[in-house]
Amino acid sequence: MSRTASTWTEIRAEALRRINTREWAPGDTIPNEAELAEEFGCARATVNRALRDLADEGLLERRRKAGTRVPLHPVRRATLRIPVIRREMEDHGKAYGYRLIFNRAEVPPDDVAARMRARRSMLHVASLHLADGMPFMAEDRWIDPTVVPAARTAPFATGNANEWLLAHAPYTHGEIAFSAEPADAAVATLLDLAPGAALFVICRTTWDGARAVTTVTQRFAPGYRLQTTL
Amino acid sequence: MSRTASTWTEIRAEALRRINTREWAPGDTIPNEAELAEEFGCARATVNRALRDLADEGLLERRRKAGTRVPLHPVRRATLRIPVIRREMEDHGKAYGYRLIFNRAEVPPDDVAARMRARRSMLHVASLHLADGMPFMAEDRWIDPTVVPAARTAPFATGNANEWLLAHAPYTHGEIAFSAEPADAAVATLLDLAPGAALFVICRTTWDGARAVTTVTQRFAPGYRLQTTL
DNA sequence: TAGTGGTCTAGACCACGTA
DNA sequence: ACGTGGTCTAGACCACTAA
Repeated sequence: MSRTASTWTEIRAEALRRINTREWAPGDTIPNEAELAEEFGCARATVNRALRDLADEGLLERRRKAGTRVPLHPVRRATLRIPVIRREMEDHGKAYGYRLIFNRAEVPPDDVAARMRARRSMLHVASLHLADGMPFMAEDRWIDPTVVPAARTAPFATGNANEWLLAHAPYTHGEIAFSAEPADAAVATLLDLAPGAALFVICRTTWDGARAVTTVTQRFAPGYRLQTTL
Repeated sequence: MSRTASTWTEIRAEALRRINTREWAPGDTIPNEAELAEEFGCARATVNRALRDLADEGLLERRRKAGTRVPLHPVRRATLRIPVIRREMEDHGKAYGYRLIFNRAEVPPDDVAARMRARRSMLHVASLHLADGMPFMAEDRWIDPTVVPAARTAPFATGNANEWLLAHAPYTHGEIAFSAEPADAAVATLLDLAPGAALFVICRTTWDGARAVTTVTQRFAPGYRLQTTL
């Protein structure tokens, strides 16, 4: 009859301990909220908060009527902070630099048109991002000017397109993908690498409702790592 | 005096709309919970739930006494589902295959010892994962047998080490990093690629309290993408 | 249809951090 | 010192879904 735990973080910690020690083993259905609330001497809402948090991380599976179970094959989830290049660099004490390569209107190739689900003429902006003066990342971006009219006259020559868009073109949702790819001749020249060098690639498309705002491919020079905790 | 919104998801949607339309502009402090609760005709806890959710995604910044603000430079967060290779493959309708390359005890090199913060002899397990019979990912794993004694006699010859560990060695937390790297001669042979091919690399270390359970480097053949939504 | 989690309420007290 | 978000409560009703 311990009158101990009562905050939701304490209850979460205790539940995590039971999962890790297999007191609640994979496949088990754990006691329901009402029972746990009584055990811990707290309100059901407090138990709910704790268990919901674990479920958000994939450590529990909850279904009405069926109850709460410890999954047999937990699919751990990690939260990734999508880097804002300049800030990431400045946090590492490096000087950020930016250079526009070109900024023109043209009809996108098939793959880009498919990603944005639109085939009209777009703004095509290529740029190079530098760390302490060294080429660091090459960015290839397409912007739909019918969604962001102001982009036609945006000062991409002096400021990075990502930051301009963040400030002028909010989005509702997006997709992001990570992959690896060899440097082609053009990118290798930009990043001052041998052709074929292994690049880390982030490809992102953002939407304002049903319309694509922008799609961007960022190719990072070797050495770049994206990290997080589990 | 709209008596409309009342669920926390509706309130979150409305708040998101105000952020996107800049009715609440970057840098602004938004009304406090009590005021919003009155506006929406709901309890303060309901507003709290909605705003907390947006803050978890990085779309709002909340501080006691200071209130809730729309960040000037939102750092969007994305949740990434860490793939379980076999399941990911089977979801794509491909046959999963596994082959053990070697399984031996040895003292880890410096970089591994540093990652695990331990220098004793470890189990070193290398394996190859196949999709429809084609080499797909090469895995290089180190396991601390003092943390997971049963690993010494685990059947890594027939079953993939990741799944065995998930079932037998729970962890409390971990680190994961994504990068790109060229294939060295050994990995190129394993994956049936030309040396230097651009590989997507996932490097993960998991801990049980203060002790490292395992560290693993997974190198994926070209074509692999890790995706999520924003 | 009945049991379980999901949510909401109205009120309370607390912790933090700004002023 | 005091305003704001963070959390907890006790109770209620609802939504989903397994049996």
